[in-house]
Amino acid sequence: MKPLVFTHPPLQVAELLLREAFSKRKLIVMFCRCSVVYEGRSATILGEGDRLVIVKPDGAVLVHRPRGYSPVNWQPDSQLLEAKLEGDVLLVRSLRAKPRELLEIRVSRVDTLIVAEEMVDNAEFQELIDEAEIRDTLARHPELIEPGLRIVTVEKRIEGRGYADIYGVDSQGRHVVIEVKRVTAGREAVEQLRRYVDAWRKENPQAPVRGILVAPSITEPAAKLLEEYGLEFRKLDLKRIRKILEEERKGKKQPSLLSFVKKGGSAG
Amino acid sequence: MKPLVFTHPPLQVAELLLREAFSKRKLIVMFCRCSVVYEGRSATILGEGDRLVIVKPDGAVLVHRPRGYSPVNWQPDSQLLEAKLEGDVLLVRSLRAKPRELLEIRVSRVDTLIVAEEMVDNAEFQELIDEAEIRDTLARHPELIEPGLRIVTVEKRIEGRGYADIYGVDSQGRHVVIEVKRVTAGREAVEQLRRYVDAWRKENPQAPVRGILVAPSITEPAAKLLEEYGLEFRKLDLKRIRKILEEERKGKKQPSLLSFVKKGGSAG
DNA sequence: AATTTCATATCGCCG
DNA sequence: CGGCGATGTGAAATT
Repeated sequence: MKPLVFTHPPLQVAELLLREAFSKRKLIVMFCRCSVVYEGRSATILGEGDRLVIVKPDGAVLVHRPRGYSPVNWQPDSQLLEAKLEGDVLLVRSLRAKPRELLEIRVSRVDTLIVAEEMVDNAEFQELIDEAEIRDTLARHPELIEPGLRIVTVEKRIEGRGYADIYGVDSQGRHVVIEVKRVTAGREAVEQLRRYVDAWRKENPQAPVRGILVAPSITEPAAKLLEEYGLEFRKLDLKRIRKILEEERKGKKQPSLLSFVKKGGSAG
Repeated sequence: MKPLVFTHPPLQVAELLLREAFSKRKLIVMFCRCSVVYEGRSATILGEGDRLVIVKPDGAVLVHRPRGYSPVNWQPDSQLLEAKLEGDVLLVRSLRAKPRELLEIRVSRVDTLIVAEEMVDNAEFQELIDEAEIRDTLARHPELIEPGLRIVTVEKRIEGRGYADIYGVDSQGRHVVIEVKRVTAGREAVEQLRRYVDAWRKENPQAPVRGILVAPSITEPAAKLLEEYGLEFRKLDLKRIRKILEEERKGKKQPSLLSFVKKGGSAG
């Protein structure tokens, strides 16, 4: 990768560089003074200031202020990218089709313009533990939820209501709908579970059904709501899940995290 | 703003530059080849590739791949920033205290390192329309929801159940609970409204109450659910809201969007 | 500090 | 493409 760096280019030069870079789909980083207008799902205006502007090969645009994680303005991707000199301002316009969103950056001064030539990045990104993995591990080890639980379906689609994480039958033959949360469960998780249990009841009016919310913890208001709805909470032991996953992975002889990183592993 | 640019600095030089920049709280942009490990709320690994790394004065860290809006790894802010040469790898470590999260970037090659000196950005960011604004506009113009509707409360707190956006009385004296959504309403919005209506019924068992969901559109399954619950949908005309807001603002002689931008307006 | 809610959420999956 | 749910969601407001 050899980024080309231009220091204090006149706006006319920047205009040409941006146009070239847009058409060749290069990644651009620009330190500049600018104001921004956004019009689309919302509408915002931002007065002049020093900003870090990033344009990616796929048309993603980010305008960053000096602080914070979030860009102040952005475009997740865009179909049209323009650079046009208008008097003493370089207008950078990004248009997204669906939803229709327009981002206009008015650049009054470019401090540094960097055009990255060929970024090579084919590495695999691995999420070592996410909700799907927790859910599948619980399904493989239902005794972690309660003894005698038999799993019937994982990620069960409930007509017109969404998806229940796990669906099974308990030791007494009662049906069980299970909602799994990776983090502290709030009121919304309770509502979600209730929705699934309600839907199940509607389709099976006679049969008894239990609803279990499985999470590392639950907020106090959510616990109250859960009780009100006659649903149950089971604490999720994340460490236990991680341990099981680790052992299962070891069994598969997959490289450990450390060896992977030290070798600078990549794939794709 | 005068960003300092270093091209292909040896890792030893980059180490010193980063340390200096971290301690002086400068904004840093680095094109480099690196791998990343994150450990905290989750755990992730990312193999080697060309990346764009940003470190902001407040300790925010962003690792961007060549595509997409979202950074592949990040730190919203961090309390500790380190750069340490370890053999042929420059280890950049970012630690966040609460929640405890560690981000480690292993840099094997620095292509370009930019240290921004003094970014001046005091401009005001204006959100011209958000949900609160829509809700308040509807409350000022209840006829947009239905004729004869009288507003009693805006943003009414419903004990242990969150907030109903608007609460009022219709032309026939029936109580009305209104939930406003800025975007397409899904099942969740329906459940939210139902929760508010249920809570209201519980406190007023006799009195009849209606529930109205106001949104630009509604998903088909959500519409079914709404009907099932005996609730109502009213289409929200966002353009109309914007127009009203614009006129009201004009009345207050606030500068228009265009004039604001042309003048390069700023504040703060 | 804990909890809730909003966001131009973004993103990926599945029908 | 629409609907749905997870996200290391982030960030603000409120209790």
